[in-house]
Amino acid sequence: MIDVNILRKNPEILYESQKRRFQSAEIVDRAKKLDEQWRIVLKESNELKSKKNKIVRQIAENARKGLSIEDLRAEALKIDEEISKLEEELRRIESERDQVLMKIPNIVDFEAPVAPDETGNKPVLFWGKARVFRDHLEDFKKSSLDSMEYELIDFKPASHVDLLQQKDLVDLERAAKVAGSRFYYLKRDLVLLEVSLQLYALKFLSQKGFKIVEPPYMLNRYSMEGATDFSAFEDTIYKIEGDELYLIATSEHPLAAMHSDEILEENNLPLLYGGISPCFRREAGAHGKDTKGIFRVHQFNKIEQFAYTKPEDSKNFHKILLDNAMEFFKSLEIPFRVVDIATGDLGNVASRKFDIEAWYPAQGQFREVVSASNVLDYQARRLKIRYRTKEGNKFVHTLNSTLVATTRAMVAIVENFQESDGRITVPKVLRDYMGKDEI
RNA sequence: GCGGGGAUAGCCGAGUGGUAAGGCGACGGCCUGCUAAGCCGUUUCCCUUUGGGAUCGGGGGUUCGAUUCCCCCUCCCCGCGCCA
Repeated sequence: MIDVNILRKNPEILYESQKRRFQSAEIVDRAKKLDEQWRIVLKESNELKSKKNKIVRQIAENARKGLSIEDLRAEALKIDEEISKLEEELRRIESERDQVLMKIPNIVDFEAPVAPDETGNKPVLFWGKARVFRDHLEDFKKSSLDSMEYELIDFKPASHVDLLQQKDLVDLERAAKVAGSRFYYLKRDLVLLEVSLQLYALKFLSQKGFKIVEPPYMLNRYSMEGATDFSAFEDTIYKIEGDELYLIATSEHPLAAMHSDEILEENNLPLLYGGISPCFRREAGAHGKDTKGIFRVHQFNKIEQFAYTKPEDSKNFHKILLDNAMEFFKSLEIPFRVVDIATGDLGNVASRKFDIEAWYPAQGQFREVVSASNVLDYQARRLKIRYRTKEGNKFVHTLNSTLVATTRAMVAIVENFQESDGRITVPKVLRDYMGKDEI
């Protein structure tokens, strides 16, 4: 949620932000109008309550002295009627205002590239030496801005789907039978690889000073609404039939809600958490995209970085979270580029977002493996997470970044580390965890 | 799931129809060679802030007035039951 004081005092910031997002500012106008109405009615209502409180105090005093209270009682009852009428109106306006206010997207960082959609995402950094099949060379050069090392390979790299099925590492047909499309059974060495990635990632974050956490995989309505935006409910979130519970789409949600309605101590900031959890996503509207394999699925495991910081520190920690994720993928020896996400592609919650896109030799494309967002005080305001300062309580900033989502990382490993004979070498850092060098 | 007991400010904790004691902590000030102690003040949210309103887990009800009485819900503790 945005700060209502910005709506009152500096609405031009919101108009500019909406413009940069290529979204209508009509919602800002609506919120402004409703807030003005709300304040007028609130004032009236408070004045009446003040009057009522005086009468009630007078009654108490008269009763003590043994004087009559009948006239005052009648008057109090009359005011009560007026108050309840006003209160009803106030509640109606307030809930409408809050609904509109909650839907106003976060204020974009004015340094983010301005463009209406993902085609405006700006590559800002390249790392590694990509293995490129000759048919993909042109696309590769374009998407790497011709500024990334590569090695041409002669054989056509097998897609992860073919490779994994051929080697009996995954069973997609039976998963579809028992659960539906976009589910999977992992088998044999792929299970070991997945668990190895998770354990390695947890140790990695622990060493960086993150407190690792396994959160609840379901949240109640209040927490989910605070941690996400409403459109997420339609597209991505699974609801539990018969209970007011929702399956998490990422451990970001329970980690954000963890400190809701709390006042943190300034000395304890920043709070750095490393969450591990499965992620459940409906992937509504993704029909036709990545329908095969384990690249885009309804359930996967993810290790997530989450930070609560002071407002003045969030920019710096955004960089730290991204650096951690880059270091992690470098250690896996997976080539990638970093893109600065365009304003029109940010989503409602983020103010600034960087994605890491790994190179997928079989697909001949860079695809998202990490998303690092600075949310400013948008989540904190919804979830009422503040910290104590000498000047009073302030809202914290929250940030989140993938460290690793296991399915996408495994697809990247399988595609990047395959040899022409179908062997898959295990990245060096995972070999001790796996207990083997190749699959 | 059943029975019993609970939830009060950052923390602890009194209050059983008349408008939230007290303590601790934190912050500001006074005093003081320094420190400590002592004293005074502040320490939730909202509004158009010399003022007003709301707030005792949440919601509803009774009442001129509810922390207090009644109903519903959530969570915690104890015991019983069930259980990987």
